[in-house]
Amino acid sequence: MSQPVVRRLPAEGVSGSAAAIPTLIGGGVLGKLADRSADVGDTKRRILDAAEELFMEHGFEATSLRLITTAAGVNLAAANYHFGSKEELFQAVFTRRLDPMNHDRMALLAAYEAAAGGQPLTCERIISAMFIPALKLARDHEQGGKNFLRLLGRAYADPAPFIREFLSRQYAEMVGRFRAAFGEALPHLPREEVSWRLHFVMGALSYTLAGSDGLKLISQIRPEDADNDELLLKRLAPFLAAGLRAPVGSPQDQHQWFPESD
Amino acid sequence: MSQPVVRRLPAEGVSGSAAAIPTLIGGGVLGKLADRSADVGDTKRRILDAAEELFMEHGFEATSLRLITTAAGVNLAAANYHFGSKEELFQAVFTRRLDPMNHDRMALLAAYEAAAGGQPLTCERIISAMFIPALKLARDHEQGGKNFLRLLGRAYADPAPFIREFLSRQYAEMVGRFRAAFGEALPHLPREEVSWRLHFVMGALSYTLAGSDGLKLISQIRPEDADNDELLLKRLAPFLAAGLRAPVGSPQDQHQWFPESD
DNA sequence: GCTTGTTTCAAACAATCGTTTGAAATTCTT
DNA sequence: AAGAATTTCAAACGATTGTTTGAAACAAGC
Repeated sequence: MSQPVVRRLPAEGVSGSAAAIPTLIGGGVLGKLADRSADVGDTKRRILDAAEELFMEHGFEATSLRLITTAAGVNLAAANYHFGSKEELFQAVFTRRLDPMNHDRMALLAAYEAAAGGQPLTCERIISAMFIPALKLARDHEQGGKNFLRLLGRAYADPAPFIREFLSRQYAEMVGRFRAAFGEALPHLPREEVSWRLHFVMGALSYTLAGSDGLKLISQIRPEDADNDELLLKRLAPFLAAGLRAPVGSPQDQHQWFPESD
Repeated sequence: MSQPVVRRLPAEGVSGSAAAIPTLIGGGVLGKLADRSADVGDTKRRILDAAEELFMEHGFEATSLRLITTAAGVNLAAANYHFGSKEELFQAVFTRRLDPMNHDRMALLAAYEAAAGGQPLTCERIISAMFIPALKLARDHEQGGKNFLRLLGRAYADPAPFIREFLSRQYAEMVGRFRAAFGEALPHLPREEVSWRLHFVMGALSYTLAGSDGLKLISQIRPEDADNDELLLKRLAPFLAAGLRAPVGSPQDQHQWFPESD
């Protein structure tokens, strides 16, 4: 009931036809990306690129459409024209990269499982199926892959309901497959414990990717390493693998950790 | 230069002097909570309580001062009168609980170290020094302790610069102490690796405390356990301890995890 | 009593927000 | 080339934002 159907929308969907004949270039002076050709006209991609960077930098609420469209060098109304609303633009920023990444993850996991031929995978292998597609983005210096990883980590903790629901929808299938894989890799662990530890893995991954340089500094992480996502993932993976294989804490061990009641 | 010093401010400064002498609690009749009496008048506390819950629920940018003051049942101008600005109110919400919690953490760590008499502590003990004060807040059902833990976790990932700088300042001392403790507990680990793993620990802790119920659901965590922070910390602690003690990944082991370049 | 200082209140401030509009510009189809 | 469809543009819409103001209400000191 909230959607006034009378809104004008662009004719055709997506991109794809971006290779449509580089016409004139004009004096298109744009900030970062290489303007090899056919850069003018694909307003949608320029909006997505600017939105990705600015949403990462300021968050959803604090990033105005005027800031995005100005940085993209397009008219303000173009955002609403091509994406409908600010929320839909935000989701479009995510689906552009998150859909392929999660697809890669599941494909990689399936390939590992096929190669293992029925045998359960090791934790290291499952984790690498999660991390390698993320690494592909982190290594993607040309595009805004690194920006997107930070944006993704921050979106996890964003309180906006539409963001949480959107991410839950996007992740449901992938998380389900990996939970099953971890369950087979750790048969001695109760299913409940596996669910929790998978949750911890997702948390550490998203937090460390989203973490600000300031927070890394107080841990005395070298500044030249702070934005090296590749180095980060290679250090995080063994840490998480060891945590996944940790012996399950029996109730009588709890007092070793925490005093009972007060 | 941006601060017009002419702004009206309340007569007495809030805390500050109260923390100087912890012994004297004064005639503070407001022991725990409840509006037994003297509920009218303490506008500041009502604003802080409402702000804590609403900032947790909607985030900093999306929470308006009108929403806060309305929920608190006070006048809109009272927020600016007592706290100066929205940012200062946000920081006041944090210092109210974060300062005591981090103080408790360092005191507990010092007590453990004194009891050990020169011997390095175990990872479990250091972690419990981090977690027990957080548990104290999580168990604090009466007050908004649980709300605050979620708010804290989300603030970690907030892009607003003033939030990041503020948290860095608040955490610097505590993180430094714990990094030193972990360094002694794990003498075989390079200092750099210790820094990273401490960063991972902080990340997993903040993320899991801030995580939405929706994200926990896709990990198939039982809904009745989703908001049980106590259960969460007890499951997280062994996971992190095992990760901290993980063997350091030698460079030649890296190919086990990730394919070299491509 | 009056005075002084502190807190509350309703109202307004200027600025910015997401979104819409109708017409001009452009592209595509025929 | 003419017409239809699509995209861009400047301008405005109503709503909401954080903050300020000046006066009223309250408290305490002498």
